[in-house]
Amino acid sequence: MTNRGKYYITTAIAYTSGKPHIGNSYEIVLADSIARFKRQQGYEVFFQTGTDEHGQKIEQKAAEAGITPKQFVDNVAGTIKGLWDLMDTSYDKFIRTTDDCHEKQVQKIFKKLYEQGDIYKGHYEGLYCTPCESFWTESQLVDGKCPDCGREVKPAKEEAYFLKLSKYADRLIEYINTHPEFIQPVSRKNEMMNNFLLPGLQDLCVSRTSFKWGIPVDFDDKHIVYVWLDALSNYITGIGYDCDGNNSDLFKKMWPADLHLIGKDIIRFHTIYWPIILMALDLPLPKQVFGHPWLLQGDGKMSKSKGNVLYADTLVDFFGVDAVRYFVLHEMPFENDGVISWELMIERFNSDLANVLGNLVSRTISMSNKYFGGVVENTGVKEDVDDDLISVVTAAKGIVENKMEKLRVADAITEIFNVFKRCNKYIDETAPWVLAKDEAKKDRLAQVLYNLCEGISIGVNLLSSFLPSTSEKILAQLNTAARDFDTLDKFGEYPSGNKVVEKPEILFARIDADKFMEKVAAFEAANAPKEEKKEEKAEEKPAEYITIDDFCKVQMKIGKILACEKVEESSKLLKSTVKIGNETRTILSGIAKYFTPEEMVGKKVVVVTNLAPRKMLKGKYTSEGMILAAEDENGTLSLLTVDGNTEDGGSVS
RNA sequence: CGCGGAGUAGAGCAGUCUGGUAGCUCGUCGGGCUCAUAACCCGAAGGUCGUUGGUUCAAAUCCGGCCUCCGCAACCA
Repeated sequence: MTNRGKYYITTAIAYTSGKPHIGNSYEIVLADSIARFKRQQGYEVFFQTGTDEHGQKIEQKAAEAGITPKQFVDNVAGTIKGLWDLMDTSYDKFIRTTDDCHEKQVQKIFKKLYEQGDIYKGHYEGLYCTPCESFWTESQLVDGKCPDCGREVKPAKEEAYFLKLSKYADRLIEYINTHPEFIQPVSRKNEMMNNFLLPGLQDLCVSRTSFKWGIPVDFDDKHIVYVWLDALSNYITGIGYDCDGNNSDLFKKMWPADLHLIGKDIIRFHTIYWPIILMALDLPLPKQVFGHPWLLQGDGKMSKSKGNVLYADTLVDFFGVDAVRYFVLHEMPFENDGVISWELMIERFNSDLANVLGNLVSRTISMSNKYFGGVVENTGVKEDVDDDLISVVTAAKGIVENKMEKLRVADAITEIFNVFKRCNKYIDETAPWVLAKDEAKKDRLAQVLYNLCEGISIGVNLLSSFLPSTSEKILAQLNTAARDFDTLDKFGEYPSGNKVVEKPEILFARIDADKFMEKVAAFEAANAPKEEKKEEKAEEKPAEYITIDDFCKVQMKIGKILACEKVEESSKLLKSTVKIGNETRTILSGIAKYFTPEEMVGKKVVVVTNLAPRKMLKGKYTSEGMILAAEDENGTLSLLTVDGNTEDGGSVS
């Protein structure tokens, strides 16, 4: 195998605030396919992934769960690593930002940049809420007050450290202009240039004092290192960067990274802040940053409470690992967002995996057994029809390499499947069952089957980066081993006289869509409430009983809805005029998605009447109460109403 | 005018940077075949490329206005 040098690829590190859904999981599968493919081509690959574990959000979530932040992130990091392993990803290193050596290096980096003047101490200005210890911007305020507690905020300054971006901006612009391959896809490059670089960069705030869960600044322990300097550094600390100059051999070999694979939402950090940090550290810049689009859930109604958020492990239970990998990679869009849904998965599963690939293997192996007792022989009886098959099969390697070079993973897979489709066509062209009826054509029949086994072998070898275990299984059925990549454009390497397995194993059993969706529905019904209960339990403080007095504080009355209309400025709010005895009130409710204004009018509902009036939508409306409604696990909402003839104004207790 | 993305066949997408006969997969319909997982192969129908102006010999593609949809944000008392 040709040695082509090193290849260092990374994914973004996953934030440990919760379990990643399928949209998050596909980045690692994508990276894995690229890593495996590069290895197969003969690169010495280092593939790093991991978790980003600091920050205020994690501190809060841990507090809610009543555990330490470290315990919290240990749990989630375990879940994430488990998912990555489940997806059969071949990462070489799983870094956590709470790893000792990472934390130490980040502290050193911070100090070094401070000492050389790239980080300076300044002030962060904003509106401060003292009880909440939080800064807010003008636009975050609700009604001019703290959005958390509703109290007054005052303008305040807080000490903070800043990274000088302007100093390196020109160099970065120059670099981006002279390295057109640096930001991929190209459309993102223009976005960065026009929106951030050319208008001029503001210095980046790189420390916080408002929370504690982070890496302390070692020479000023009031401060902790804020997320980007911490998280981005993983790409160098993970392979043994040492700020004092004692870099590991791995670092010397692997840096600069060949590819940072990230979501399109964090391109700015990877193409502006990260390169500038590297320049300040006097390190070379990564060769390429690819901001992939997102995989969205097809049915826009996805929500946690409905239990229809798709997770990788759920999908694996239903389809198997390789099918999920196939789907995610095949739908992997290059520029625009892609869609995932049960229906689309079933479609791909049946038409590509079961029909085209699985069935091809199955029919080829059965025929070999039926006509030759499983022995496949290269008899050399060629015919013209073979030429096109051979040329399609042998050209595939080059085409796939070309697509992969451009990170067109979905297209590469399509090319591989074209090989299998060509094989299916070849069976029709040669009609082995006709040849089998003529004893004189036995050698030709053998050759046809040989050509098929060879075509499948080559296709499956190319497929191994994307569907590793399927590839392995098919090779086992053909009783042959994975082949040197460099030979995949040569036809005829499959060993003549080889004996394939007697009975082909069904690799992908066709799915009956209707029955399958029934199972899915059952699964969702069974899971939605369970998960919800768990969450609620976790959030409930132990033994939080209220007294009857507490209960009596809540005043509820029956109200009759006289009029109701949509609130123009909001997609969720309905504005109702409610008659409660001899007063009428205006109440806004976030139920526009569930009820039309017409449905509301005339209903007798339960209203909380002593809730403090609340200004909404920047003070334009005031809501004077709350209409009670019940929601079940399907997300269906119904209003609480009365059973008898109680007149409006009647009180509820 | 809060930010961003998108409108191409029934569905999911490519093509847009760099203008030149509108393409792929699935589905549908018709035919062929029987080795195979009711699978495979061939053929057909189906699109004024959201709308409207402009540039051009020529626009899905470049430029302007408008409409619609989707994320995020706001907001759900």
